[in-house]
Amino acid sequence: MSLRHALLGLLADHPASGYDLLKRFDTSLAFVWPATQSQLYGELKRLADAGLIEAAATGPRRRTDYAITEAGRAELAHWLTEVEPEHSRRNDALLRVFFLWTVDPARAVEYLEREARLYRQFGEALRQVADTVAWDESGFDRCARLALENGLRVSEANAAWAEWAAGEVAGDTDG
Amino acid sequence: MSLRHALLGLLADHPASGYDLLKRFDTSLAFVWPATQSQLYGELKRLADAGLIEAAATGPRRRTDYAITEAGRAELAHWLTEVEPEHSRRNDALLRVFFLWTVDPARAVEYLEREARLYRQFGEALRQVADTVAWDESGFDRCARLALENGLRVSEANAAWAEWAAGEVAGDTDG
DNA sequence: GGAGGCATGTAAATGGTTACATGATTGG
DNA sequence: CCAATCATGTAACCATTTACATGCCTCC
Repeated sequence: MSLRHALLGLLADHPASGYDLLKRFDTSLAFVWPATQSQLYGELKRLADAGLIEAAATGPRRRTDYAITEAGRAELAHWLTEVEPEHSRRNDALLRVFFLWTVDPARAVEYLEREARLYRQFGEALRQVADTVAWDESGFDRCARLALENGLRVSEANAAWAEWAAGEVAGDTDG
Repeated sequence: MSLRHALLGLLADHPASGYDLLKRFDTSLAFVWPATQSQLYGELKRLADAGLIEAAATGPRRRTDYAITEAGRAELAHWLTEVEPEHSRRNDALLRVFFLWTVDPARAVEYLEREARLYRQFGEALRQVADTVAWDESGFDRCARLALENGLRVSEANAAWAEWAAGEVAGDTDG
């Protein structure tokens, strides 16, 4: 249940409403942990019930700002340092690679070249973010930059792999 | 619903029972698309109902071998070449990085160094597989090797990143 | 006063995990 | 004959997605 802890992590910085948090899921966290509005509001209720956050202020339009509690900070720290992360593996694009032999090689090459392009584009998009966001020296921003660097390196590795793989498959046919 | 297509892909090679398929999910496909037994048997029924596979033979202990149908092959090809893969992003380990600033730097470095170790170990495990499996020149095995190469490169990139990130965080403290 | 954005909520469906259950067959 | 493995099934639960719904406030 990482959504829980993602919310705690965001609230550890400063109080925020569901609406605020949603925007952060749509920007910084979008690439590592997407969340929808319905899920988010529900989870906030549950976190409040569990005493990990509390309603700290209310504003116009039923706006409710939540703040993390001490129990919440403890839970966050526990999750960060003592809960083994799931190095989960589900990878739709890579799953397809196992079955590329069922289509003819030209199509397989097309698939891999397209993947390469997508990874390059993704890397480009991340570089844009890196260059345009006004990063400050807050803990959050510095950590976000570490995560972004991971995205750059991993998409580069994937792009290079896809180009290599396309060459492998192409080499078999015309070689 | 990639499980569906993963099953079709495996059956495209040759007929197999749910039990056989489960073993393949626990070995070759384990790292890209895990599946549980209950899920698998249910999906096979649904695939049969949809006419994409059919019960081809029965054996002892209610064993049922399924074979892919022409409709199934068409669906597989459609999925492979025309359905945009989900370049999904959920990454529990990387999500934590966003929140590392909430724990003290020594703990953050520990976390990153541990990640680096895990990625290296994972790469090692893959290398073992690469070296010990008796790969044949079948389409499936050749494609599986492409996928494995992806795993090697991506885990290497992740390991190198984690080491770099640990250095970044450590540098801030004692620098 | 109306449009657009703020702000939250609920319901249904899907996909996946965990746990429990059962019974057949084979090999030692 | 017993243990291990083969082989399938079902029920409950959890996380996530999609769609629908509502109402408030601000700015023009």
